[in-house]
Amino acid sequence: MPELPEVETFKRYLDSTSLMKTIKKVEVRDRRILSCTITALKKTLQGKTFKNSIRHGKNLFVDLDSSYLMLHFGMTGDLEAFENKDDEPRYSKVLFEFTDGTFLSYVSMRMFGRVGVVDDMDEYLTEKKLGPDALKMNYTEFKEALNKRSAIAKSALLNQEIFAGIGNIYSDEILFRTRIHPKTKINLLEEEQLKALFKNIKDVLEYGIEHEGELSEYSQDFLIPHRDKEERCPKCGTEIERYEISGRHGFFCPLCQKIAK
DNA sequence: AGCGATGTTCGCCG
DNA sequence: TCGGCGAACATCGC
Repeated sequence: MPELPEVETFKRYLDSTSLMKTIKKVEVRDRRILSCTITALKKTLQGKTFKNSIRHGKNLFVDLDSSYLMLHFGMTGDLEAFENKDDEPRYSKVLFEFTDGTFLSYVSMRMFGRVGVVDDMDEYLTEKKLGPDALKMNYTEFKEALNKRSAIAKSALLNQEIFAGIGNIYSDEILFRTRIHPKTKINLLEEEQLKALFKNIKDVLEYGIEHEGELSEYSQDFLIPHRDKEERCPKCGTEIERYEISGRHGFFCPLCQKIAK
């Protein structure tokens, strides 16, 4: 379930369960999940300590002092800490064993996530062309990121090169809150709308983090609990519509969210 | 039994 | 160059 709020939740989970622990052994259950060689992963991690973790967008970096373990969770990634090796979860792809006898699994049902090592975090972000983190950016950076962009709002929010961390579900929520139609061209938004958009990006992502990405527990005032056919807009009661943009489907309220022209 | 899915990437085309 | 489209990737649950 990984958009920015979920990845931030994973970060906090990793921090509370595994920080300052030293890696005794790494076991790879399916090497297709790796973005580096199995040898490089083991060689880099063995004997290193999880000093700190840094989240940028949907990427989680674990500081090993001279390099980083990079975790991307794809569509189904998760982390699970446990104390007995017998408890290794289903779909565990990479198992980290610490010297204190505890474990951490990178879990993913599918093969869309990635685990690897990177020497230089900034270099990695540049290489992947990732924009500023959606939660950490300030208004100036937000405006700068959108500068000269003409994409429709939905695509812009999903584009990790503009800013990093927003995915399909939260982008719909942000647009709903800001009352922007997903197909509104981003460069047609007025200053007031941009300010509201910026604020709602923060508010929605922060709300998500506070609720640890538990979508089922979100307030009924949100669009998120109404992402379904025959659901009604929590603000005006109009039937929610389904739409599709480049193969991604989403939901919006046709009355609340009008196209700016 | 087929379809859809919280992500990323790439080639094609306007 | 930018941006939209659609497919590919992988695999399970509904």
